[in-house]
Amino acid sequence: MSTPGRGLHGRVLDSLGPAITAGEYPPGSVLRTDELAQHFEVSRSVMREAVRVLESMHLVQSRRRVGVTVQPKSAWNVYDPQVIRWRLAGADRPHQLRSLTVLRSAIEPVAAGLAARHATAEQCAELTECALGMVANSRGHQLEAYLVHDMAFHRVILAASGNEMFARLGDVVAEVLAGRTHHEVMFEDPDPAAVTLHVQVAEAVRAGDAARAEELTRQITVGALQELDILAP
Amino acid sequence: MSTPGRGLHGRVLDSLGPAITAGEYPPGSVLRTDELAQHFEVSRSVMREAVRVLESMHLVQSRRRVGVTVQPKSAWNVYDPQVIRWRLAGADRPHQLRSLTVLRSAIEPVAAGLAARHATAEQCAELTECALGMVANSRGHQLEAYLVHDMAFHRVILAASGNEMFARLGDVVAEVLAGRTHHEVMFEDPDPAAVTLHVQVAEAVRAGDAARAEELTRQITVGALQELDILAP
DNA sequence: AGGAACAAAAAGTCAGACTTATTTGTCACA
DNA sequence: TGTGACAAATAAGTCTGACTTTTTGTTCCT
Repeated sequence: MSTPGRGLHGRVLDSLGPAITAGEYPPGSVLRTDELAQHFEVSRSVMREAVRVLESMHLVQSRRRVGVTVQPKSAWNVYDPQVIRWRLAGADRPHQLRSLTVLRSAIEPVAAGLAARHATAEQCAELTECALGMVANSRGHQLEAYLVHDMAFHRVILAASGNEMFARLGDVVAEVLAGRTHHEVMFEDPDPAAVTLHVQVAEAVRAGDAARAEELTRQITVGALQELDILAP
Repeated sequence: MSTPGRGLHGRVLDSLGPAITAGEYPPGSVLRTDELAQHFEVSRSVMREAVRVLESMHLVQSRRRVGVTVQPKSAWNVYDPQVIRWRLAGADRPHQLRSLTVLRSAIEPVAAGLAARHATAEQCAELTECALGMVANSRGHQLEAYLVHDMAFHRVILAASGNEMFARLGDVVAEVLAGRTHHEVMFEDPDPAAVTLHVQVAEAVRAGDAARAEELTRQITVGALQELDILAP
């Protein structure tokens, strides 16, 4: 999915990025470009490029006479897909997964409502196809095939919303879903009720029933929240 | 708010970033590092660092033997605050403003509901203070003072939600609100109904009434959507 | 026409010298 | 004793030039 090792500076990032997001260098830590360059066995030019990228993500700040300072988490660009991937791969994974699931619960219902208004015939067909694929693979431990259709379903919904910012969350949602299947407790077949909801959403979008599509999607995301024990007391 | 000219590469970015997001270089255009360096009168090293940053935002892609290719809008990191600022400053402003307002309409109600559960006493006090400040400046063309309290209000809500991804949207929402006052049609005093809603939200959050806080905030965001003529037919 | 060898182009990498801003420490003076 | 100015140290920032590597396009041979 990503682009591993697109140059030397990319490899440095693949190593340094996860280390910072994992809290290996606590906020306020000061690094020096020269030392980093030696440590990673690259030239200063390459190291500087890597630092610039980290700086654009607000993971670090580079100041003259001081060095490269690790920024507190509150400054990070937490929407940067790269940062999200680094956090999902590290110790911060559970926390990141919860944040993203709450984000989903806010975005997806609204996106589904918009999709009901704006989806093209082609997108509706794609959606129905995905839902059918989920049904077909919902029993008999075919989790991987189910996941593929589940990811595609949510990606189509977000794209069909017509809002570029929603559409851009397709990758993120896909990674959350994949994470749930691969890393979290997901040994059994998916909840039949959830599968039904997806089919109904596809139908509501096709029918142009925005309110219904939104409400049904809200039920799906509530289910996702409950899986992580995030709910109103 | 931002950091203008934090080095030579920063100035190059301030010039090249807006140009790309404004569509001045159409997707697929190929730039060459050396030519860019000459054009901006900087060394190749500086130019390379700037390109690396643009690449991390997925505005361009750098490939050997080909050059620096401008990416299609669908690839951009549209959540990067820097990219948002560049787009808001350029020709894409109206479109960007609509996208962000839709995003707000999805996020803020959920954030308010969470704030009702998680807000600290201090945050409740801050919220009430902001609401009162809005009331106090809601009449007599005190738009600037009103704006300050409005921005603070929404920032506190997002922060009090306890979700880091919501909290990170504080800056974005503030820029949308500021844009509405400064650039859009906003000559009259704010809508009294909207002011009342803010006061009621502050009260609902203090009372811990999540459902009410969510519903009231939804009404606020619906108002924002209507201002831009984004509504269900 | 198909494929292999070759040449050109542009990014990528490195090393070294030099510049500049910022901090810190020192010393004299009030 | 405190304070202000000045000097030194430091680490990032910048520039240049030489070299490497990958990719692409062309040409030539079968």
